[in-house]
Amino acid sequence: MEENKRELTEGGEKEASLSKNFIEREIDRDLAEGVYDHVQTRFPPEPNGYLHIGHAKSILLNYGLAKEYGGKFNLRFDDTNPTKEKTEFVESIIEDVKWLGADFEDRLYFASDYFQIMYDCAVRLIKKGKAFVCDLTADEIREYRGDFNHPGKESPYRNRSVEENLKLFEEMKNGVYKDGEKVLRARIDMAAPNINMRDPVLYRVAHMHHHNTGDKWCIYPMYDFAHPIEDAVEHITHSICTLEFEDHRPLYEWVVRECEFENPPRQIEFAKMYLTNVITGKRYIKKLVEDGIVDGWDDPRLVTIAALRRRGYTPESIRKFVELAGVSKADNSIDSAMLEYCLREDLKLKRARVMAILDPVKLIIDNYPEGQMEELDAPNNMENEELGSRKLPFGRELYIEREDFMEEPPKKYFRLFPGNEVRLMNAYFVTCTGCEKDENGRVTAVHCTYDPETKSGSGFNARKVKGTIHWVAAATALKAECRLYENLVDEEKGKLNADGTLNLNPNSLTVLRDCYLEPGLKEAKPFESFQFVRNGYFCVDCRDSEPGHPVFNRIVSLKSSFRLPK
RNA sequence: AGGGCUAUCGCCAAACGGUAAGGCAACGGACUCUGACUCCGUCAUUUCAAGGUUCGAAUCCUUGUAGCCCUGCCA
Repeated sequence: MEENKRELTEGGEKEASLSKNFIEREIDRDLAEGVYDHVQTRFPPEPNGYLHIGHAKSILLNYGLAKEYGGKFNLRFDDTNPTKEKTEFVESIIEDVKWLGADFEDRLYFASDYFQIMYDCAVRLIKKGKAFVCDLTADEIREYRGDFNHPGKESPYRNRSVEENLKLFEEMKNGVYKDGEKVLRARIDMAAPNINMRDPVLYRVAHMHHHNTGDKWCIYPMYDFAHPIEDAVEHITHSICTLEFEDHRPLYEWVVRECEFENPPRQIEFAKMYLTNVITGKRYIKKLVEDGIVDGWDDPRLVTIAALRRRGYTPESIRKFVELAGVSKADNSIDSAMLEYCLREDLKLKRARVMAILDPVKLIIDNYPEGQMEELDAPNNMENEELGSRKLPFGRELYIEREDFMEEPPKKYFRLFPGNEVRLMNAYFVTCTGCEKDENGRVTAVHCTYDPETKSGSGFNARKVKGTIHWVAAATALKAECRLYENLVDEEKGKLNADGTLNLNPNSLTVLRDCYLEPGLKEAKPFESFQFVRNGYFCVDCRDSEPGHPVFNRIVSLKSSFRLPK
């Protein structure tokens, strides 16, 4: 029982004992049986798009296993199809993997660097009579393949001599044939119940410039042939991939066996992670970007790694999330609330808690001397003294949240209403005396009086108040823009419309341009984040902020059990 | 002539024949200079279903049911 548990230490503060997942158990067994004497993993993306939260799971799973077993983790671009790949994506992927903290050290590889080895493997297969050049067209190959209910037919080219195959394959390599004219196929079994084994294509002709190898090659290996070789060459032990490749495993094993690799890698499949209320499909995101509904692949409402980073998510919170989500072979859709929980949990003790008014209304303290200002001390984080304290300007006129005053409050409303006393956080008790309204009945200012005896830190405890509200001194407030987000889609309402388009939440973005923040926030730098007391965690937008004029993204709100009764 | 995989609380997920962990969410309550945090409590007599084996079954067997993946010269 004990050896079936592992100790997880999180910054030394928390110790949890978690059960091992099924992959760890497989690895334990392999190690115990001497199948392998080390662990080597890899993350093998095709550079054809941006990484998202789902990829983070794969990255952190592979990296985490290597680390746990004292092994190594590689980043390898699976760039075997030049029609879909771009260097732009290799750069963004490297950045994202590094940001997540999956350290591949100097082990950054490209499948395309192994093209010669793959070619040599193909030649070897031909010599063993295990591969042949086929002249069938793509359509014919499909017809010959049969279907779920019928075995396939053998290609008429299946029994070409080794010599002829060798010659033809070399000609393919030398550019003698046009795209689609010939392919190299494995010679396995056209009657196999697993369609992947029905003489799968190993190489295709594609006269195309490759981002890494340029025009050196005009034939490119298929995934099923290339991937096992890439893994074997890098001495990967456990080749971890997602469930849809389960049917490919026999072919993976066929390739490493027929190519006669020693200590061949093993493929293990796990279920992809899905999240509720988010969009991960490339087609959908692309459309949102093109239609200008989001402002790029890093729009904070998206869950690409770039978007999460811009929004203010930390690598630690994502690591925690992936760890909490677990690994299994069952289809899953994790509640987004768990991701939010991980962010709050990570930032709770690490960030300063400051005051910011998102929807301001003026609060005038009638008995506070006109023109007078004072400085108050405020701790940056009541639960973490190491974060120190700051000085807060305080004066006669402040801004408070509009929702913190009600002329006619419902029951259990603890905030300002005529006659009620509340605490101004880090300052004094104030008692509401009334309000001013415009011709439409909209409150334009709230009036109150303060009690000088009740200053924070004075030790005053002669009476208590039920409510504490936050504020910012009007005279010195920093005006700033804050952006609040909601999910782009809501699964309860249906993610898709009848016509297959996304059923978008019209309120996914709220831009507040008249927010008043503590003046100290003026110099906040891109990616810096804070807790805005009672409002949530906010992060300086890295795109739209300017020096001295930060724009804040709300990463996540704080939880709240407060509901205004109807 | 079909093959592969998966079903344990609203959402994840442990348990590997010895009598259903844990987390998120939710709901009570205490505390509170954040209606936050923290704390305390509640939350699967039952593991897709029905049979069987066993002293004992979520775990083994049988038969069903449901969901996912597979017929690219994509990965």
